[in-house]
Amino acid sequence: MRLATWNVNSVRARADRVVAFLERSGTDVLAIQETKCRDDQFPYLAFEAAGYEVAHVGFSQWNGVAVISRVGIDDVELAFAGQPGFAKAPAVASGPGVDGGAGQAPAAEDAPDPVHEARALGATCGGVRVWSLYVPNGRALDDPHYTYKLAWLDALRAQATRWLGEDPAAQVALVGDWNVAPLDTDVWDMAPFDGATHVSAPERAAFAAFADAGYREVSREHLPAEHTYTFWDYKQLAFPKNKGMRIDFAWASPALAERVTGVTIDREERKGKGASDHVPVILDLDGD
DNA sequence: ATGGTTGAGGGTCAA
Repeated sequence: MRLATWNVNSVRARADRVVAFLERSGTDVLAIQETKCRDDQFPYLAFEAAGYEVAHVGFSQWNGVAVISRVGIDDVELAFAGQPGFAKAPAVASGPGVDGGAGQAPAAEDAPDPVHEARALGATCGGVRVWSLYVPNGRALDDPHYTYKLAWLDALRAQATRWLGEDPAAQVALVGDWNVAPLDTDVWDMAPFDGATHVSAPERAAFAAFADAGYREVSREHLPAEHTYTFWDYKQLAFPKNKGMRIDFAWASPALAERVTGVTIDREERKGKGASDHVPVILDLDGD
């Protein structure tokens, strides 16, 4: 079986390209991120015509994740248990002569309700529990989205720990855009990332915690070469200059990791007109 | 060169 993950950066802008990838690569199950559409806008027909079923969750032009499968798609979950929503940091008292006021909790009635975002979808395909994951970007170290990102990763790790606890033999794939570059060699140059997200110690710790939970990041096991990227920004000729980042990964439960016979990063998908800024990461699994 | 690229929506915002 062939299982892949790809941040497609709008499934409507690239439906033909995604279908072509499925057919060319022989992918059975594809987890996509950043569909950038609501459910009612998803181009289901293009995938169904190619013989695939789709499970999608999307609420707006932001985020959106899906699993696309030709080996069945069951027990769909549109979020993981305990998945945090985004809430702005509590308002901080400020004004002339007021220095911060950090730590003062707002009145409870002033706290906004967290907004649930379409960033995780789970489905069982061909015996594998596949989670398509779009980890929050974080934006900046002092941004509320950064706190959200860390909380989101921690909550996912806690849930992933429970899944393995309930069934140590479970075949679980946690795949997607993690928005973390775990190693300095996962970016073209660390200098531009001084004080930036994606490379900070807390983000890297939150990512590495999945190993402590018993999972194996199988893409690096099979593709250990440094400066092997999965994303290149659209701006400033990043792809021709190979100024990329490795931020798309596949954490596999032990039983699934044992089945992985090879991993491919399809760099060709970054080429040509109409490319996403990410490329697919493809896992080959032995057996059905 | 004080910008550089996409996508969605029609507001700029997000990445």
